[in-house]
Amino acid sequence: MAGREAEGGEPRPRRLTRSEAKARTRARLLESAAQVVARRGFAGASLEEIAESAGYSTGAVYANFENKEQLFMELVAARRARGLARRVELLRQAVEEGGDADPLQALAAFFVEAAGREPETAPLQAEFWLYAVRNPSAMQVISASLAEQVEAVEPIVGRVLERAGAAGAAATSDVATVVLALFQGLARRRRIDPSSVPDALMVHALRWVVDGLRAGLPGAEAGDRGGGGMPR
Amino acid sequence: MAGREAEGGEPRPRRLTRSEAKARTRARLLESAAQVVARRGFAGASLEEIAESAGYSTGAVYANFENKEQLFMELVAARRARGLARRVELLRQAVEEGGDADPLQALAAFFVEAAGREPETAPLQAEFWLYAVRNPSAMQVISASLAEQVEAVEPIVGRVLERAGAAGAAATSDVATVVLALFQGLARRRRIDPSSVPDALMVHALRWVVDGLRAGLPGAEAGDRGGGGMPR
DNA sequence: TGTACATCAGTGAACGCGCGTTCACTGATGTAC
DNA sequence: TGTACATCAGTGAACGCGCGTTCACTGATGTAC
Repeated sequence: MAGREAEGGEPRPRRLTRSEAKARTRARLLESAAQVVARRGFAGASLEEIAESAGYSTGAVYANFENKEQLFMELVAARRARGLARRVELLRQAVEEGGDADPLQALAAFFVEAAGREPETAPLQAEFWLYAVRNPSAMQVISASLAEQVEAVEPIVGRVLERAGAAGAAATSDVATVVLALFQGLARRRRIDPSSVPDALMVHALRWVVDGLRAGLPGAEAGDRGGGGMPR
Repeated sequence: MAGREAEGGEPRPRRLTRSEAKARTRARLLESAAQVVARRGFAGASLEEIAESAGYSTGAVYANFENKEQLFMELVAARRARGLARRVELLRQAVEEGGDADPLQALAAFFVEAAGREPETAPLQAEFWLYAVRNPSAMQVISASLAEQVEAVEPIVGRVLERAGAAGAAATSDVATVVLALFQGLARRRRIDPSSVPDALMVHALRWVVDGLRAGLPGAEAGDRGGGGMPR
């Protein structure tokens, strides 16, 4: 596996310092661990498979982590905010740049596409959840990770509510929590039986929530459903 | 573990036939497997622990199942409709017998209470989901199980929609799918961080959906939110 | 710049434990007469 | 009802494999002079 980065686009793959090389190894092991754990689960993932698929021998794991359990804890922590900012920015663009298009549809489409693009994320999340349920000491990390997700999505949800004329109907953090729970619940079902959760249903579910929020506003009236969306 | 049923209320624990005894053993092993798998996961659950906590030796597993994997498949199948009818009847009563009380609140309260009463159900469901994602051959069984859940809840959801004046706004099966996904998503979050999903939020989420459905009805007007619910 | 030594990331073989699976055996249940 | 034999659910020890962990070793990187 030598010369791995010779193929890269980098013009001059400057020799790495020891600590840089070690950090790179750590990162590779963690990335590999994410793949293997998604495929086999925490208990089913062997350190040999993780190390080998990252291009190392098992011993490398112990040069970088105390043991299997700590590797997993690091994995959770590493995945915690990994790319969250970038993905949220993509989401913001999808929702915002649609112009007159229905932001709810953009939101739903984004989640569906993200789930398709990173099929290992959902199993990983499920593994993390189970790990937290079984290891209360890990609960705090997982909990923080979920809270971060909600926080990150919150402003976008707030913006969508504004555009739909439902701003102020409820705390955006509550709405974000509900929308995420809804999408994750539907995505799980969809993964097992895609036909039971068509794209349209995900959009409908969102629209029901948003419409319901608007209906709860003090001066709520029928009509004017905002956002220039398509007919139901 | 002899004389296990001597303590029971049964006046005369008539001697069992061989096949009855075997069926009882199977059932006990499956029940024990459910507990152990919920606690340790599929890969982490050892046949010895399963057998022992059911009061048998490991060999008993092989007298009743082909191997570990088939035990798990049977477990999924056994849990499939286990008590579903009974629980749905309880749910129907909770929603229906509240009289003038808010049916949405009854619905939410029921789910919360059920989750508290059977804390191993959620981890089991997560294990089943992961198992299906990793073993496409098992997907059909899990898929059927989920579909049954939706079907079972559907009439109750339909009734709730009627009482809330939102009947006919969408297919009840779609609404049931969404409501279940919503509850499961929120329940998962709650399990990790209870404070992030207070009881009230579960009720609110439901109300938003129902209000939104009503708002989508042809002659939708503001006001008259039906069901005599409490103020928001 | 060059040399000698120290450090240490990663190797890969070895160890031992736990677990799934097998199997000869037991004793209770079932059957034939 | 009673007796002799067959069946078979469950036992529990044994086997062997896979996996987590350890450790002596290697060779590249870093440091002192």
